[in-house]
Amino acid sequence: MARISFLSDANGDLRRIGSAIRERRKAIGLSQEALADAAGIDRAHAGKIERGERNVTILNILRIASALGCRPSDLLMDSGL
Amino acid sequence: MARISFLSDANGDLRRIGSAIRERRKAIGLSQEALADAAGIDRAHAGKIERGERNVTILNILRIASALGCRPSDLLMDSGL
DNA sequence: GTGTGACTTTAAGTCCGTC
DNA sequence: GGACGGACTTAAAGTCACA
Repeated sequence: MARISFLSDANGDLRRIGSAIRERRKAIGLSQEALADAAGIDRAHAGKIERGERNVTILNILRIASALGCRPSDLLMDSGL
Repeated sequence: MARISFLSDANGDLRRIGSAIRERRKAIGLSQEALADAAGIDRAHAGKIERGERNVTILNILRIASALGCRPSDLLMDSGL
């Protein structure tokens, strides 16, 4: 049976975005806490975002991208979105 | 005095994203209501997102992009983000 | 066909802590 | 350094009526 790739998979999308954030964070050698501080968000919240447990708002995506030194669209493209 | 473009401008960012959505919606000849229906969100809510009055979540960005037939990252790049 | 205000429900986001 | 939890506050989602 063919893979049904166009159906939405909200949890998977959130996990993919979280993974993209995590990979870029590690690539530049930041801890979750350092990233959270740089982005101005809570440490526990940053962890939940990376694990795909939060439907993060666009403003926090912008803040996180800024803290990572990349464009918000880069994070989505890393995630295949 | 030089333009200080790197300072965050949350309201402006939300307006830019809303404008990007509106432009793509009009380009394919959809009404707000038709877009909202296709994205599975409320018409009034869609209007507020287009006007930059909502800090929209990433999942709704994904739904809107899908309804517009573009990638979520396209919307951000249209917005210069 | 859209803007807007008032509203309820849901979840984002914070802050404390422990493992 | 990060996962995870509880209790809490804030804000977005979502709905509706009306201009």
